[in-house]
Amino acid sequence: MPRIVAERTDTLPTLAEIFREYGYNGASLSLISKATGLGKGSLYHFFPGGKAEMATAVLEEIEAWFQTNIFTPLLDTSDPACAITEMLDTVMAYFQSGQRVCLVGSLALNDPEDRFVSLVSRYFEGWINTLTQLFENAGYVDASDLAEQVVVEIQGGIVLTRALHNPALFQRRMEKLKQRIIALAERQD
Amino acid sequence: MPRIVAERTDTLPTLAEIFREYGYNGASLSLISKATGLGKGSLYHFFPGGKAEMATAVLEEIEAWFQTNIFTPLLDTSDPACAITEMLDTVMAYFQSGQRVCLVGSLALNDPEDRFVSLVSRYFEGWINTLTQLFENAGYVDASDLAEQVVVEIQGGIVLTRALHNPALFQRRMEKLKQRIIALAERQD
DNA sequence: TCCAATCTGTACTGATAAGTACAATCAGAA
DNA sequence: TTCTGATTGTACTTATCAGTACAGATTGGA
Repeated sequence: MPRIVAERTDTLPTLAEIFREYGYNGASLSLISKATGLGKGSLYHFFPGGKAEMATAVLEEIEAWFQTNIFTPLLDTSDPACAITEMLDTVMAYFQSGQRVCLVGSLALNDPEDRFVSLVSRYFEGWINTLTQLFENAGYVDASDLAEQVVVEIQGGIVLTRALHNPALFQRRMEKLKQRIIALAERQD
Repeated sequence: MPRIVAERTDTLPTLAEIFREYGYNGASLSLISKATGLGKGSLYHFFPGGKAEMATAVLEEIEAWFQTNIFTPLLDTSDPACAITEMLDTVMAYFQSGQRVCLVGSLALNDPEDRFVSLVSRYFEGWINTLTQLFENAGYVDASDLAEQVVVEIQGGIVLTRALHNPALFQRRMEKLKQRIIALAERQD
């Protein structure tokens, strides 16, 4: 029997896409098996805990990705306008202008049996805290408030873009958000 | 066999709560049967189309409720600050400060087989269009943009509040939103 | 070459899913 | 009262679910 994947890590992107597309409950093992090309034997070999463990692994990978590609760069730059612009560009690409569901947000709305509470809250806390630090460094008043606002608009933008099938909406929201933050910066000077 | 409900309308609030709590896929018929106190016989008698018809009926009732309690009052008042304040109060009560999931938003993120696209988009279009009209009447610039922004913040607020189990977040967002809109109004004069 | 650990497919279990069939029961009209 | 149509519970079918068991295949090292 030929080997298909070397490590379970290789399956995580596919798993993530399935969970995003069908939701946690809608993602059945047969669907997962079809999408990954792995039989049940392999799936349970890599994830003895079944679907819950798959979702946990996916969430952890997502958090790591955000840590590397979103959070860390935010604090690298000294110019907040530049940092925010860069972040929103990455965010737009990652969520495909809101057409791609945020799995963490989706699990926030519907977490079966509260399995993923801690991972979900850690993700959003991390994001908000990093943004807060950025805004504090830049001398903004109400830094944490603004940080909260940014994440709210991203999540809300995804919901509305999905609802209206209108990626332009997401792009428009992100653009306006950027302008508002930059305008606030100028007022600080 | 005793009669339990007079009309299928009576079951809609319970059905709505189930779908909100467990999501469309997570709401099994046995769960629905338990929550409503109706056996399968009754459920299929009222909703021959099964779960999909239940969800459709719920969505239609939600839309009607918003039409009456949110959209119509928005255009009744001439003062936009007053109208927005009233709306946000109703919204906060309805979504229980973000602790209660927006079923339409939840279906926007995960619509199994795109069953509810038209209902979902109609709901959000109605909301945005009404707000746009309000802002236009009040002489705001970028009325439709502001309308979009309001709905985005409500949906995003729900996601984050659910994620962080922090209803204060939702209340804070709504309060800031209100202030921002009122500030914009004053700038128009 | 051969062996042990890793990987994989198939076949199975028991539970639960949606949906159907139907007889029993009810309420209200005649 | 009696009848009719609306309502309800139970039992059933069929499909799919998650999860287990296990034998066969593969790989890389000894």
